[in-house]
Amino acid sequence: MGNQDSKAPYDLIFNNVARFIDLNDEEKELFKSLLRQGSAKRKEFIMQPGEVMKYEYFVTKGCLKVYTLDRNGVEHVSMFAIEDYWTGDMASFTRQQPSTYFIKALEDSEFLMLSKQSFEQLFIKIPKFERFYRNLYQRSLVSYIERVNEGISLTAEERYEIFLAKYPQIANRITQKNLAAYLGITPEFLSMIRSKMSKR
Amino acid sequence: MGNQDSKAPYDLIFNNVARFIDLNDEEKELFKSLLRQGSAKRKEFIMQPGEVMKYEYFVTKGCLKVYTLDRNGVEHVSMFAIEDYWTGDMASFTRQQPSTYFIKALEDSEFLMLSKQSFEQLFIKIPKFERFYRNLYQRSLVSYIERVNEGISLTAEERYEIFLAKYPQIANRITQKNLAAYLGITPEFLSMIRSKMSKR
DNA sequence: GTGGAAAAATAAAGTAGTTTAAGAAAACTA
DNA sequence: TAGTTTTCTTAAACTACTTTATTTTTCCAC
Repeated sequence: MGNQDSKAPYDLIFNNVARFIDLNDEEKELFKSLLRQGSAKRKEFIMQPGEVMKYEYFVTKGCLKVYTLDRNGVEHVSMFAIEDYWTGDMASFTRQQPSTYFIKALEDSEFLMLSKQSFEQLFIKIPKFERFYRNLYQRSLVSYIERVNEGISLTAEERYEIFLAKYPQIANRITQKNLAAYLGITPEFLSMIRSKMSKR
Repeated sequence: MGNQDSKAPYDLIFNNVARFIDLNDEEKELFKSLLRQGSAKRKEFIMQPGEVMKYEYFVTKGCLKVYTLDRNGVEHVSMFAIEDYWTGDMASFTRQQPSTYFIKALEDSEFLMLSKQSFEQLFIKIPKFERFYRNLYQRSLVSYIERVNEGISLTAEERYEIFLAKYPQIANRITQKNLAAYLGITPEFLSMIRSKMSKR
């Protein structure tokens, strides 16, 4: 890839933003100036419980896992974020209070980071970003509402099939252990589901 | 209550909006003009699957239940909306596609309604409403993310206790059957949980 | 490319939550 | 205030999912 890399991440985020609002060149530059670039090696933590979420993350390469550990040390995955995904711990970021989440890179990853201060600056300097985030959150909300519904109404097998259909590009690059932690079941049971399904 | 009723609902929604943005009198009047008033008797449907969600609802009195029926005819509750809550089927409303949800009044209820067209007008005429909804959705998102996490990491008993602590004013006015449908368990099992808890 | 670690598969025993059924209590309707 | 319907409780049998343990497979760091 070489030195083209420095431009590519911004193109990705500009396109992401362009789904909901149009930016002129000047606005793009301003937006760009508020972003920081970051990276993390595979298995590296971007965030651990107790820390305050300093940034919103936009993934440009790799894959991040947002998760908690319960009191028995069992992992529960809130979301996976691959290229073109926004992520973070919104509760901690918004209120600037200690997080309860881990964020860890599952692959060598790169991302753009927007600090709380830059986030607020962005709304002041380019108010139409309110519209962008309004739309972004509206969409996320729809998918979380669906996920809650699936959780209270479907079996683990049905939820697994839905995940495969909805996020094939994520399913392909994560381990079954991580997928089980997202579905809310044990890896052993996911393994049973898969073997049962393959016998059909 | 008498004829004061006609003013009260707007005060409620103005205060709700004032959590995130300030409106002057002119803006309030404009906002008011885009709202419709509605009501429903106990047990009345506001929405049924197959219909397209025409409005976003802001409840000013009573209690609404947003739910689905699965293929076995079992109810699953997405949310309860009491006074000062916004509700609707956002997926259907946004995309103007048929809904899969029922919305039913659990009590005689009153609400303000914002049509899709008015919703869009609102953003054109009073752009800071983007900010209001950005914040509203941001908050909802935080609570749905929490709920997903509770669903995949906690037992039914723990989820029940959290609901009681978080929404005592809702727990008090709904039946256990409805609460069970929200928690994703059977009414029988909720009854067992309660009797077990009361023996401690 | 090899050794060590992590992930995945399989299976048996255990538990959280469901199903079915029937009676008791509460809550509407007339 | 009685009659009807709905909700709640209890309990026994059942199932989806967990736990624990062992073996096999995959992966990746050196």
